[in-house]
Amino acid sequence: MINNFNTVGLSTYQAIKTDIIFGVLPPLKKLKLIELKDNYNTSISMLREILSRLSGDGFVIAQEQKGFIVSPVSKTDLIEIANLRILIESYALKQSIENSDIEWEGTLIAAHHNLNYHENKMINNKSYERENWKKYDSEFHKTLIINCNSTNLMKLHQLIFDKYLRYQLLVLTFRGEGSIKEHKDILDSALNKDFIKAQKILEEHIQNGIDHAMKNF
Amino acid sequence: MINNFNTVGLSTYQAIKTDIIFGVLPPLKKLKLIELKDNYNTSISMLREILSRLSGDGFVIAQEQKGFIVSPVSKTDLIEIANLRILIESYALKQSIENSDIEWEGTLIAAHHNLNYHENKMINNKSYERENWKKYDSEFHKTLIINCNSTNLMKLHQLIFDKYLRYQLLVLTFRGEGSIKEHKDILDSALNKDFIKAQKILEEHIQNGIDHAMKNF
DNA sequence: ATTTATAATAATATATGATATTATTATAAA
DNA sequence: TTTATAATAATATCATATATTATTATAAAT
Repeated sequence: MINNFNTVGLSTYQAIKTDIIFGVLPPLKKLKLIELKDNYNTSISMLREILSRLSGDGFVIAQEQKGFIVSPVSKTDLIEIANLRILIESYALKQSIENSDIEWEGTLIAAHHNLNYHENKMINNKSYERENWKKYDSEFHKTLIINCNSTNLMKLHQLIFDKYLRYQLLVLTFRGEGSIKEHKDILDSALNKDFIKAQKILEEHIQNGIDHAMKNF
Repeated sequence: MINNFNTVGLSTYQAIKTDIIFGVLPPLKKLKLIELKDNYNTSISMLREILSRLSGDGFVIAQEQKGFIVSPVSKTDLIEIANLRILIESYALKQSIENSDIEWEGTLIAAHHNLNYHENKMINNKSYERENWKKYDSEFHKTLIINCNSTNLMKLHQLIFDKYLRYQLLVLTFRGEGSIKEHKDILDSALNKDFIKAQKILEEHIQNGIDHAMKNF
């Protein structure tokens, strides 16, 4: 994959954030500046900028005089995050559907088509790379709400979604048929402009995700 | 006021953030590293850390190769922020009231008592420092929801609330009696564990705030 | 041997200087 | 007045330096 980020800062920020989300840098891992400097080929000052920013986002904790660690995980935190995801995504979904137009419908159908393809691959081939699935799942959920037309709402959602994603990847075993059907039902409800139903299924979808994750925690 | 922040980084972060919120550093203001270095008595590397973090929070924008500026304001943005505040604060308020206990009630009554004192001062003395009023308004709204017992929810609320606050301070002329009554009504509904009513008044309270701000924008 | 005190080491927080690159401004030519 | 060019300033990044604080290793004492 080609990297879109022109500045060293941005690309390394993305790299570290992704490594946290994917568990390459596991929860509570001490982030020693010197080690990171070697691993990510950058300077200490650059790293401090990046880690400061990540601590603002909540992926890293800055401990007074003791440096940075990767944020811990806990069941309580997972539940909080999931509930926030429900709150925010469900709200955005309603707005998005209310602003429904042909173009958005097209994009949504396309996003679902891609996701569906990868979900089926996951079912048939357990070792299929989860990175792909993750990417298309994120993309579908993002497309669902993008029509809400609120930059602030999208940013907030992205923040929470990424946190949720880390939990999914930490304990991930693909849920399979259930998840596939839910995605399809959300798509259909959205196309029918039935936001009540879409919201209801989305909520169940996320709730099922937590229950599933909870078992493997 | 004594400063609670031991590290240079934290205290300067707070100082700059406050200056943005209070309009000392106005929207779109170019944040030249060298100027800031002198004004805040710190180093460029420190400042970059701080500005990076603030850009994560959305108070500052990092423009590729052109440095940092204070985030702009707009009516659209204000409306988005206000709607998010309603969504988040109203949700948190419900949880908080549901977890109601004697101790929280006490804290809440105290917070309202302080706020009320300063609101009355504002009414009688137009030149009364808005910093005080702001502080107790923030504190009351925070206390209302703190019993929700979700760290993530509180953090999200803080983020949105601070952004909302900047708008209030930019265009502020105190709303007066209306706001005072709304605060009292929210307090009473909360003490009666009537979260439906509390949510309704809170929503109106914020909506009135926007309408008021909108006129002076 | 297990705790406690002390010294040695490593890491952090912060500041400063240096370089290459890119923006901005001032100046001159058309 | 526009356009081209040169001069200046600012940024992004890295490297170094220092004081302070943590951590670990070592020695002394119970």
